[in-house]
Amino acid sequence: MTQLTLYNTRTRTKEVFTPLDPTNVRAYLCGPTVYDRAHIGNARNVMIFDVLIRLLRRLYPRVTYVRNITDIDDKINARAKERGLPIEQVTEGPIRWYHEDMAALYALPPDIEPRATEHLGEIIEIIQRLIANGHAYVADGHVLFSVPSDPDYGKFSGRTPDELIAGARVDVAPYKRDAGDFVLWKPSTPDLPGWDSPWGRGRPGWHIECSAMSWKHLGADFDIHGGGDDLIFPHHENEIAQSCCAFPGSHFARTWVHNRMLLVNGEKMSKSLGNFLFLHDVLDKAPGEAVRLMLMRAHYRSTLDFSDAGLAEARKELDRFYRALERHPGVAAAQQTPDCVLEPLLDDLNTPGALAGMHGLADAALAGDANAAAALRAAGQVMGLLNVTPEEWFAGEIPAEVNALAAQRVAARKRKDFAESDRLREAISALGYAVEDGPGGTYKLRKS
RNA sequence: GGUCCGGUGGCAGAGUGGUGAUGCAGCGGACUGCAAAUCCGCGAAUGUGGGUUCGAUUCCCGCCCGGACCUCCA
Repeated sequence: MTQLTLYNTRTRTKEVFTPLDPTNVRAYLCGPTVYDRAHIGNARNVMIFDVLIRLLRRLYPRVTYVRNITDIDDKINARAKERGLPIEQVTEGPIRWYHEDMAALYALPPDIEPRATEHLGEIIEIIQRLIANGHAYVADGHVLFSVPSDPDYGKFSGRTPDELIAGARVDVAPYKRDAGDFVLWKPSTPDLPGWDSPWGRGRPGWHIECSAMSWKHLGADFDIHGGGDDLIFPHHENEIAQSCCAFPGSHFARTWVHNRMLLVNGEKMSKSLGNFLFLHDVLDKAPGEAVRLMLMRAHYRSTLDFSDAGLAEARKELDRFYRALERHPGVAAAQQTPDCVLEPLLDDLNTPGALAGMHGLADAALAGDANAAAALRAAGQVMGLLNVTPEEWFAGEIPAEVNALAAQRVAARKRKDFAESDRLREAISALGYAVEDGPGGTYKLRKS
C-alpha cells in the first residue's frame, strides 16, 4: 500500500495523508500578489507544490488544484497611482510574466486560478457572516476581525494573544478594540480603487481573499493548503480564524504544507537588502529545468541557498540524466513511477532522495539497461524533469560557425594535424560549446 | 525579549538506535592522438560536553554556533 505522509504545520507532525474525498483531492496554494516579476522564492513554493500535485495525481483519480492571484493590494494601488493607470493595467503584465516564468519551469497550471477582483461577492458575504455571528465589528469605516472572539486564535502559529500584543511593533490604530484585531474591509478614498459594500466604498484586507476563494472553489473544508512559512503568521492564522468563524463547524484546510525560505548566495532575500532575484533573470542564464532541479536539491522544509555554483551542479546532474536517456533513443516512459523515486517522495516529498534514486537509474541506463531508462523517464514525469529530448537538451541551437569549426576539426584530425585540431577545439570552446569525439571521426557538440 | 528550526566528508545534501545515501569537486586506472563522455577503483563527515542504552550520528539535557518568525515578504 502506497501511503503519502506529509508534515502538517497544524499538528507539527508527519501524518499519513487521508483525503476528505478520495474521488476528488482538493488543494489550495497561496499564489502571487501581482505587482512585479516573480522571484526565485515564489518559484520554490510553486515547484514543491507542483511535485505534490503530480504525486497526488498518481495516487488519486482526481485532484483539484487551485492557485489564486491576488490582484487587490496596496502595493498594486501604489504602482497604479505612480503610473496613473487603472489597477487592471498594472496587474496585466505581472500576471502574464508569472505564467511565462512558471511555464518555463514546467510547472503545471492550476485547475482554477481565481482572482480577488472576481470574488468581491464572496468576500463581502464572509464579512457579513462574521459580523452577524459576533466575530467582526464596524469601526470608523473599517470592518475588523475581533481576535478575542475566537478562542482558537493563535493556536495554529503557536502564539497566544498576549504574546502578539507584547510583540506588536506597529502602532495600533485607535479604532481597534483589541490590538490584535485585523482589517477585513477598509474604506477607499476617491483616488483609490474601491468596491461598493454595506460599509461604503472600500476594499478588502489582505487575508480575506484567500478565505473567499478557497471557500468558493474548494468548499469550507478541503485537504491541503500550501505556502511559504513566512505566511504562517499572520496570513494563515488569520485565514483560519476568518473561515472557521464564518462557517461554524468547519475546519478549513486539514493539512498545511509550508516550505522554508531560501537564501541567495548565502543571504536572505528581502526587500530591504535589495537582493531579490527575479526568476526572469535567472532563466536568462540557465535552462528552466536546471532551475527546477536546483530547487529540488534540498528538502522543502530546510533552507536552500540558491547559488550560481548550485545551479551549475544542477545543470551537470541533468547532463548525466540526459546522457543516460541518449543511450536508449526513443524509449518510452514506464507506466509505473519507480520505487526508488516514489518512496522518497511519498515520505514527505523527499526530493533529494528521489534525485538520488534517479541517479541510480541513470547508472543502470548508462550500463545498457533499457528498462532503467524507461523508469528514469517515468521518474522525470513525477518530478517535472526530463521534459525535452537529449538532442534538445545538449544541442540547443548550434550556430553555423560552430558547426563549421567542428567540420574543419574532423578534417584536421583525419590528417593527424593535432595541433590544428586542438586549436579548433579551443575556438569552439571560446564560443561556448564543447566537442566530444566519438568513434570513426564522429563527434557531438553541446553547450558548455 | 518571546516562539521555533538547524549544525553530517572540500562543497551541496538525504537517511538511520547497530559498521553513514546521492551529486559536484579531487585522486588512481581503462578508453582517447590529447581530451571529453563513459566504465572500474580510492580517499574523505555526523559542532561540543554529559545522560539513557549492550550499542547513538540518530533519543534526552547543558553549552557553543547559525537561521527563521513575531512587521509587507513565497
